[in-house]
Amino acid sequence: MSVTIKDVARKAGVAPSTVSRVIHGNPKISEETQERVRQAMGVLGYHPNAAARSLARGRSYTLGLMIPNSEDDLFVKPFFIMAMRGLSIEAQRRGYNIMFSFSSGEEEEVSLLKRFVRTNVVDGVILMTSRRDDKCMAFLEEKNCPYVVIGRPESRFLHALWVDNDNVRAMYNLVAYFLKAGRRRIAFLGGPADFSVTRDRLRGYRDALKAHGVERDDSLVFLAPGFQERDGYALAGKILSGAMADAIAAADDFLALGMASYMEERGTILPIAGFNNTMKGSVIRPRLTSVDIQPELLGTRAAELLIGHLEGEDSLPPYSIVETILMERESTDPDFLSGNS
Amino acid sequence: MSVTIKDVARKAGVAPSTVSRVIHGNPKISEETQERVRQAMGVLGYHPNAAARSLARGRSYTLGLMIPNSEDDLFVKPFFIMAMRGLSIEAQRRGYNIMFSFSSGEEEEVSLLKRFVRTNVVDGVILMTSRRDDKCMAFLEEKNCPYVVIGRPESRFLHALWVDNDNVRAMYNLVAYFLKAGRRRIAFLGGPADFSVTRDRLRGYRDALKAHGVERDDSLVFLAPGFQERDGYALAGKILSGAMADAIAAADDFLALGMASYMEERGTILPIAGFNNTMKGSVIRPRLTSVDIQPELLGTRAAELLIGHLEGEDSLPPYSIVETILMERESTDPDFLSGNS
DNA sequence: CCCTCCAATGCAACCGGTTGCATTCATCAT
DNA sequence: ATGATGAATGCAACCGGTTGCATTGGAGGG
Repeated sequence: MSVTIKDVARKAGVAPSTVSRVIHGNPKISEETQERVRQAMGVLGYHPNAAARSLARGRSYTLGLMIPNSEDDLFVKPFFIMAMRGLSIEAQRRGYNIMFSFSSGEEEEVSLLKRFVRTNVVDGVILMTSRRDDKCMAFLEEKNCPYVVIGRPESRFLHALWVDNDNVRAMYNLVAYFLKAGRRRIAFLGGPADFSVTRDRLRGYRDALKAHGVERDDSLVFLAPGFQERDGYALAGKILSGAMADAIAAADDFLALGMASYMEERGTILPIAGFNNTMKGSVIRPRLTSVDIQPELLGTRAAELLIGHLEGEDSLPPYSIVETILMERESTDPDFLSGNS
Repeated sequence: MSVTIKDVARKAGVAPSTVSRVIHGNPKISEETQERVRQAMGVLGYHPNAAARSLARGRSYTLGLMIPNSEDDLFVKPFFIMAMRGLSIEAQRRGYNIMFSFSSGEEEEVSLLKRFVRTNVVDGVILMTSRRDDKCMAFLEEKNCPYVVIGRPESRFLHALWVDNDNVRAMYNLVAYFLKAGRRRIAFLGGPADFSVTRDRLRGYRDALKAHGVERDDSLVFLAPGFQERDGYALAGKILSGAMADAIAAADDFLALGMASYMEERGTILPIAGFNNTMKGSVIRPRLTSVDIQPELLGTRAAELLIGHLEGEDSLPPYSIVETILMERESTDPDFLSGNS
């Protein structure tokens, strides 16, 4: 087997407990002894056994990451992997490991989660999406197990930590950007209304109009049944014919891209912008202006929040808002759109 | 704390060792006692503590997954997340957990790997990419720690398990498909020659020509300095002007897409196909014929292989070849290309 | 010189399982 | 009746750390 704390103790001529104290920086150990123990550790190549440590401390220093089933194109979007990257890097920085788990449905997800928590494999849990009536959150609340959600959880989950963008403000800023450019009839193109993302962005849209003294006109608001390109494409005709819009604020790049390809077919030119700063939006012509929601930073903040909580850093707020970044590109550039570029 | 094996033992009126034996299905325990113990476990809601179990068994039942730094567009491609999905699902099926770790460079990757292995956090390791002169593999060999690589490792790594596609055969099949359609001057468009993927696919290309009695003409072979769309675009002019090709077999969808967009600009129409069955290739017009390498299945097989090895299932081969699937689409459909569709 | 006090370190129990070996008891052949 | 046999179960050590409490020894005060 490998080198144990007893081997180090023997080599340094001390008790195992002394070695343990040196490792943890206990100040009661004399400089001289510390040095001897460190020497011994170095020579023997000692590395503490994780399982033994977990058992003795009653903590695993491991977080569990639940990745939802792959509905739709969730995996095509780099959101998940970028968030995982942020999570992983921050967790490593603070000495935590992350265990992940894919599932093929909510039921399986819950049962995997139960295994993680009940067998004490994890100290805390990260949920990648916030669903309505979430069984995972219900279980975690019941078990009183610390967890963090990406997205805003229902208010009945009292102990939920969460990170999210301020979607109201993000859309407010986008609309304000159009208004500043002299647009007044800005259409809103969102996804299904039962997503909180949709509702929040719609509110930001309305707030911005109101704040700038533009009268509300609900004939400019369009909600698609999904977030796919075809959904944007399907609504495009209606938007162009009826609404007399002079700009399009879409709640998702794919919606915007569907709309844009329709416009291109008809030779219509209108400034348009989306959300999520997708790869496709950034390579297509005209390159699509988009609001970057910073998925990696969402992951970083989620790890910060959860670990902070586990380490007993109270006084931490239970949530964290990640700012969005407006990536200005050709699709909202007047010069480009008028061919003067 | 939670329910321990002692609680169960007390409730069932037996010794902890008996409970342990019941859990492991030891046949020496009488039916009657088994039943009583199961009852007790059920009533108390017992779940064995993972750390204690790891410590006692000297195994963590955990695999470590090293994800390389995000050079280029590695993350935009869904390859990683799909492979992770396959890994995770198979590992769960066999009672293993997976710990993952992102790094921002090879040096950091190695140091994270060392932590995993030395502290006995993991029983085995999965490497997502096979690099030349890989420090991770060198360390794992030295430590004699079981590991599996996605891609083919250098032959000096004697204990490497690996999974990969048969890239020779995959390209062979693609070229044979073109030959069957009557094409004779098929251009090969590959990435840099120092990638084994490139070399293997080139060999498959040549093998296919030879097997079908078509004379080799190296003026039809083009190697790009990268795998980006712009690399394909940059080579397109050269390919079209000099080579008199009547079909394009590209070693990557993005290379093919770059080439395709150049052709579209010039009004040239040639059948073309790529590799990796990317999202973009499947939505663009004409939809791109592509070889699907089945990333999820690569993950599944990697987990199978590594776990099989850990469980001492000898007689398992040290590698596994994942078959590829040719996704035929419009870009190689003669009817579509000639406008008869 | 003796007692007190504190700094430095050791002892041993404990975390929650696993497992080799001993023990018990019923069965069976002699 | 008696020892052998074997099935069922318990005992206790062990995995490798952590930590409350006891112990040791030297310095300082009376």
